[in-house]
Amino acid sequence: MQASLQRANPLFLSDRELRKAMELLFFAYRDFTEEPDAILAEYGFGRAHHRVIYFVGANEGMSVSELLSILKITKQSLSRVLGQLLNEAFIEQVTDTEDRRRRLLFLTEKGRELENVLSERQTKRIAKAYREAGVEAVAGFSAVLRGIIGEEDKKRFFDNE
Amino acid sequence: MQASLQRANPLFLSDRELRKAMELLFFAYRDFTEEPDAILAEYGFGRAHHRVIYFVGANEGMSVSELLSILKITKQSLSRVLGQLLNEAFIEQVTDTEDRRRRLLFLTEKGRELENVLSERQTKRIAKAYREAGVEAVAGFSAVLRGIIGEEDKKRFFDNE
DNA sequence: GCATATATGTCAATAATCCTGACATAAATT
DNA sequence: AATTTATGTCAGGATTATTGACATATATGC
Repeated sequence: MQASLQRANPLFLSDRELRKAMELLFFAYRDFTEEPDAILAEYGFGRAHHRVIYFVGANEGMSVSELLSILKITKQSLSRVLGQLLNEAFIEQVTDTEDRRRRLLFLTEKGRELENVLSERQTKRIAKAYREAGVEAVAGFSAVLRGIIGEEDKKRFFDNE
Repeated sequence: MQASLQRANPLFLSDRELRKAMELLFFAYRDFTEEPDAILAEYGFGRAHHRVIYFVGANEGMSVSELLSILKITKQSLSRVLGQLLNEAFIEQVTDTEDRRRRLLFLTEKGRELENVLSERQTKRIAKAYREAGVEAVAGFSAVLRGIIGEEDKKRFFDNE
């Protein structure tokens, strides 16, 4: 497809263009997780630990089942990861006073510190990308990612915006 | 100083805004790989097989070592995955006539078909997101992802554009 | 109050995936 | 001829995920 036709019909998306987007996502996601992965390895943790720390930090007081439904993993898988984080005091559980079956999750001071270190690397990377791309690019970035996210996740996490 | 003000930066990007970007990337990448993962599972394949099929399809005739350096995994890891794809005739190897040590990789007809099915799901998802977000958003999306990608990968895969 | 459902946790077996390390072969390069 | 490069393989082990079964405490509906 020639450039002239692309200009004439900007919504025509070439296969090449779409595949380039796939590669961009692949490399961006890999490089985005590279630094935190290296830090986590020093603690004997993996990416799953990061996700738990991140989401608990972003939703203090969430329940175990809420966390499970965000992560979409089995409770047995979460058990190992969460168990380590509890044992090593990065996360603490508090029985919900309103429903004593539920265990609400919180970051400890130590957990918050690790969360800060990990997020700092990633937010710095994003901030750099935002600065380089310009403010107007940020809206496009967000809009396209939202379009890629499935309806279910979008409703649950990004609807109130 | 409050946490939200700690990470000062020239564009006044709030901590909340940057964290939202992290979540968007997480959910987008997960949902983006969900459909292909389900298809691959029917063949007894995983995401690693997808990556091999994708990159060989996008770079027909590439060598094993080139593939290894793109994927950043060990040759032992690739061996299992590539061995399966060779055994089941999704990929074929041809000895390079110019350097008979090298084995050039190609998709077979069968491999190309699978590649098409997998990519179709993902390109449809991206095309939908592009259409919804509008042309100007696509440029922003690409620009920010490029900024997130590390220098090394950017030079190797996106420099000539 | 009793039966049922929910939230959480745990034990066991299994499978997938990736890793390190060692070694082997063929072919190219110096 | 010696060395390096490209590829492949075997062996062992670590990690992470899965399914399935079961246990406990608590809440809820009737």
